[in-house]
Amino acid sequence: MLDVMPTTPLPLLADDWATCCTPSGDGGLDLDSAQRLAAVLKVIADPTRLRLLSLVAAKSDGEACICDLTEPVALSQPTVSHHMKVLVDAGLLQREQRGKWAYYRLVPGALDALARLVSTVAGQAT
Amino acid sequence: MLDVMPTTPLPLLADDWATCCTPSGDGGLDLDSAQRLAAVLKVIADPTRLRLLSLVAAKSDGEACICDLTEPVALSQPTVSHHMKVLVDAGLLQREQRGKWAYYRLVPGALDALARLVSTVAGQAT
DNA sequence: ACGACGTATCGATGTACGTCAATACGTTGT
DNA sequence: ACAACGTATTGACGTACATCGATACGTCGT
Repeated sequence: MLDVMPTTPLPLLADDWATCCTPSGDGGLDLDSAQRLAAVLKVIADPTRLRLLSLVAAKSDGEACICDLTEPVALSQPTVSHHMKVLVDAGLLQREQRGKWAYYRLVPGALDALARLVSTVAGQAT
Repeated sequence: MLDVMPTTPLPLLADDWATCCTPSGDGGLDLDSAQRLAAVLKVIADPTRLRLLSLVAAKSDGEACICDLTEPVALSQPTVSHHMKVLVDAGLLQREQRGKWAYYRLVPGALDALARLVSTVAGQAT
């Protein structure tokens, strides 16, 4: 995509996201903001990961382990594990190891914060 | 990504988006909804397209032609034209030809609708 | 009609990434 | 200690796509 990949590991909801979507001189998003927002959006721009997110959210206690997810999405365990790691790295899921199971749950407010950023892209600039 | 690409040309804000994000039996998004939402998200999951959107929005009269955009994003004219077509096909931009210029403006409410869908992914299911 | 100019399309190229099989890691039992 | 089991990592493969140069298309002057 670009010659330089952002070294920032895209931690959504981190402090520096507050100053994320500031327009540059011409009124558009500056390159850094655009790259970071695009990186997080790319994480959820995948059918499998969207389904994994909603599956975790739909669980009665709000958490799920890998074994709960492989069958609904009909993918191999390594693939599901990979996707979950991507979601965790993006700050959308949190992982908790209990015994030999790894439980995943939504990071509260993360998806809403992302949605808010999306609608801000077209927001009024100075 | 998947063996079958959705044949739907992803027209955001079309009527059938109303029934988009209905959970399937297990509570997660059904495959079709996930694919369609992911396809639209993939459109904005790109730094260049995010900047193009915000550049159009930041214009004083809310519209811009290709020639206004190539210099701010520092990309070739064919590339910018390609991105604008993708955004139009996704239902995020509308194109109007006036003379030899093509003017692009935001489709009102499109980005907000998309943002709403994002926050709905983790919404409570039955 | 013709040249100039803005825009769109085409073909090619390099990179990103979703997926799997195979395997390694860590924890819980016996 | 060892076997079983859930999970994570690695390596490989195929596809999707962002970008460019070259070129075609439309519109406005003269």
